Amino acid sequence: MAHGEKRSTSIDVAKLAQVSPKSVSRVFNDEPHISPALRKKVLRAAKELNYHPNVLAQGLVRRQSYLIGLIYEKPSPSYVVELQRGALERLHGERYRLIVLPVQSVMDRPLEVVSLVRSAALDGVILAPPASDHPDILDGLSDAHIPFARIAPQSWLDVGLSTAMDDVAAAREIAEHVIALGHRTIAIIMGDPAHAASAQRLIGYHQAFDANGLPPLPELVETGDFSFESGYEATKRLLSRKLRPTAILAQNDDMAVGAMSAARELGFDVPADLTVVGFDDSEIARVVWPRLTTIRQPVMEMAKTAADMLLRKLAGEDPGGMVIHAHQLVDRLTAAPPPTSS
Amino acid sequence: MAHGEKRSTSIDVAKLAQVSPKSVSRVFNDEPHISPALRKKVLRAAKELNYHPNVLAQGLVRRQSYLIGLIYEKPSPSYVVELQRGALERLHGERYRLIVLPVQSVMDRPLEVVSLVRSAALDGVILAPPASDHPDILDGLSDAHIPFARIAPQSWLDVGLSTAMDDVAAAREIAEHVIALGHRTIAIIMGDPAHAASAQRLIGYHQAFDANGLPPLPELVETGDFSFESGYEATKRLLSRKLRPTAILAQNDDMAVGAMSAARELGFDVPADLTVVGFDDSEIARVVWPRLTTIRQPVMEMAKTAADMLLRKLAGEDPGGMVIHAHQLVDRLTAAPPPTSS
DNA sequence: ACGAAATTGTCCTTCGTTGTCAATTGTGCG
DNA sequence: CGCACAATTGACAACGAAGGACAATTTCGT
Repeated sequence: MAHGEKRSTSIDVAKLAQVSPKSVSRVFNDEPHISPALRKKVLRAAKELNYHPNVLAQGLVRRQSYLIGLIYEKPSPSYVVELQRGALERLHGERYRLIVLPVQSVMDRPLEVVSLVRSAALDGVILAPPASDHPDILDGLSDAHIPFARIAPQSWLDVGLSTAMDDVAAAREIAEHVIALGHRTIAIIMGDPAHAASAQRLIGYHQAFDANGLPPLPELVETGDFSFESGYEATKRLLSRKLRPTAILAQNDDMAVGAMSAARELGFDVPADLTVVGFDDSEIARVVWPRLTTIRQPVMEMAKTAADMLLRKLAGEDPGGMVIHAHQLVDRLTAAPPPTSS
Repeated sequence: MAHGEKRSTSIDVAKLAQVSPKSVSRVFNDEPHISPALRKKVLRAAKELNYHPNVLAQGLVRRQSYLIGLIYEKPSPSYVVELQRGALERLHGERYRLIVLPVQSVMDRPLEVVSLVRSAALDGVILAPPASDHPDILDGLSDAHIPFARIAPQSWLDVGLSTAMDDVAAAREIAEHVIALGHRTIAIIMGDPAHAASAQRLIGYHQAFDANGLPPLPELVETGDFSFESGYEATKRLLSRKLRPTAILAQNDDMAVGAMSAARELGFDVPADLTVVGFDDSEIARVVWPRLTTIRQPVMEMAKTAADMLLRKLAGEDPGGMVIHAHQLVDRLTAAPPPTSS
């Protein structure tokens, strides 16, 4: 293994092994009808030269890049991590590699996203919200014949592959849980309006309110953007209202944790004085103290399934259209009965 | 914009624009001596056909893939996020794309990493710890003439490009801070021993102990692996010792937060009963309550600089060998004087 | 209008690998 | 022993774009 070796090609290997280049190709692609002798010769030569097939050349002739893109727009860090974990887990051991493509603003320039994907020659794309719900992007990718798997889409459910969960039901469940504890004055911190899931979850909350004869309280609905800071700010505002909530439903965990920080800073104990629940069950929910009561959204599984469907599709199989993953209420330590006030 | 358009080539564009293929190439590569008229014709035809140069073909002839790899091994989620953010920030607007390559175990099979990089045809690699300190990997990449930038390396500092911080000084500083508050019985939670930084930080802590006439307390040193859980477990053990520490120095934030959870669960208030400080100042440090006192390790900046050096190197410039980034003590809410005991 | 410079076109290679099809070798069996 | 047929290998042209070397054609300054 000399220092400074040059990159070697299949032709070099062929020459050294005294066989045709085509044979090298055949060996490396595990084609049938290869004599063990040939295989051994080629492999030995390849090892000697430290040969690796050139993916670019392979890609050119096969019209494949073996690259999968993951598109997301400034989501909460914990969410991206889960997404990547899921996708990578499925991709592990495969030839495909994951390219991360955070995009500035999906809503403003959707076609840029399509252009990005095309110019990167991706074989397939995993779309996280809100890109997974943008019609122009879906159309653009369809037109370009680029397979895509959508994470948690809310509309156009028949387009492309998708993995989803029932946001409405999940939101209803956690709201029911809070109501069952005795809360009546319940505030809501919405996520980024650009994400269709935000509206869905609100619907779920309201269903629970309805079912229990609680009127919606528009003045206790604040809008955030799924970030810690937005949850923090929203909570500061909420807790200074004359009508003070005894519970806060945050549409994701980061905002819920922001709510906890704000509450603490204002001298409220969680959960004794204020119940806070989140949504997602991302890493952060298990890590804060007290541990956050939330809805487990199987982001990792969804990403994994998305990658799986994409791979199957790329392999020519029919992965079906949509897989629904189950959510689950995770009751930890931040939900308690309201303080027995005045 | 018809549905189901086929992929178009430079030849198609040339035909439509009534120019030579060579002109198309010239326009797309911004070569000099091109009349605005030609440029416009070509661009219009390209747009009409929705043409994107085939990166694979370009890469093949130019011997470049425009792909940069980011290699890391199961680090704390917050760390990866910062890494990616930094690298992506620098890469934004460039032709280069980021491929994420989490690897199982760098220590066990370093050559696999090299092989991985070679077979993916990466133009350059960013190595996070502990891969950034593994001689076999450095050698392998050097042999293959693949440029690499190392994040926070501790040894072989003259090899390749690197961005670093002074771990020893930083650790010393935060230990000094804790000691200055009056603590004398100070526990340490080490990070993953596979990371060279762990040993460095320990040295820093001990320097501070020395300088203040405190003996090292080997029985109060626990070893974790940079994960929340390991910090949690280590703290459970530490707080049940007969010699109970009044402060815990954790070698990263995740473990520090784990320590806070454990302490809380055992009925200790942070910081009233127990001081906990971390290292890194990752997202989580700002998000927990009380906000964590820690050392700001400029991970994002380091990653950004690493990407920058790599790009400069790939552009043929000489980016120098190493850039040191400044750290900073971030005193928030988890460090306080020890309880006035007995 | 004349030489120089700017612009565009032609043509042929190269990049490294695979697909196609033809050529060769080997095998079972009547 | 020889044939039909399968297994094995080789030859050669793609794949899509870029680069070099020139030739052909403007365009411009004076």
